[in-house]
Amino acid sequence: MTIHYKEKTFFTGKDLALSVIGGRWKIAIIWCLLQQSPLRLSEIQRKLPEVNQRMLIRQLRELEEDKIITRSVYPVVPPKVEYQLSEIGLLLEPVVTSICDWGDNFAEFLEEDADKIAVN
Amino acid sequence: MTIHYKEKTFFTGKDLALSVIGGRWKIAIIWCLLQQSPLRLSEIQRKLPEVNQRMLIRQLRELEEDKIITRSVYPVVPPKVEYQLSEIGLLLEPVVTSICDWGDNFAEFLEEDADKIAVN
DNA sequence: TACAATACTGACATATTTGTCACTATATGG
DNA sequence: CCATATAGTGACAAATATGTCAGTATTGTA
Repeated sequence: MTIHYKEKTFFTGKDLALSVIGGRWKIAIIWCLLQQSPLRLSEIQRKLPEVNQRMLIRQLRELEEDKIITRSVYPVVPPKVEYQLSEIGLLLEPVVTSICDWGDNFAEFLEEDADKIAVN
Repeated sequence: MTIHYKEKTFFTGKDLALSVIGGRWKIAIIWCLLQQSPLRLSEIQRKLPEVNQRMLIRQLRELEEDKIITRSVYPVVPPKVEYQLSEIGLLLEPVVTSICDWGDNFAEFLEEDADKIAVN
């Protein structure tokens, strides 16, 4: 398999996937949109207060370019823009879920580790 | 949930997970070790020729610090060091698998997209 | 006229990650 | 004595990612 995408060459689906979902906040954004959809920019901001707006918009733009999400603009005032996962974006659910699950597991593991040290 | 780890605070397992497996080559390394284990440094290098040695070692060190992999040194000459996934590391299998699967899917999607344009 | 709400963009600074180059150690075989 | 193989390390450069600040547009309402 060889895919040329955005001036780069990928030899595996894995590498291609990572190039697309690897951004600092992308999994978080996708996670939000899996829970509720569509969402307006201001709503995503409220759900992810750690991300500054500029960064959030950049990540959204990249996801849109990569066709992971769609962006719908409503010509009203004040402006209204809605984001939602595309068909291929929705298929990221197992990725997000498995990451969340493993992370919870790892958190437990760290706590047990800390307990062991505390007991000694 | 609040976890303090490596001078940082995490509020979700997802964020914790991403901080640990987010490195440029970490998923690739874990993928290698899921396929075959244990592996020596030189073997991983052969499987991942795009990664330079310095970088590979750094990512291995971090994975070791995070207890995702174990490192066994054999006091022989020339030196022999073996890496393998820990128990918690092995649990990353669903993460790696789902990323690979989605990536393959996305690659197909991109090809179909390209075809559509070619047909028009 | 000024302000509010929403969804941005541009220029730039800073931080973090990644890559490169040169270097070390060791015992064996030639 | 020299080269070889393996598994590194240190110092630094470069690239990339992320964050900050200020500014734009729209139009209904006070």
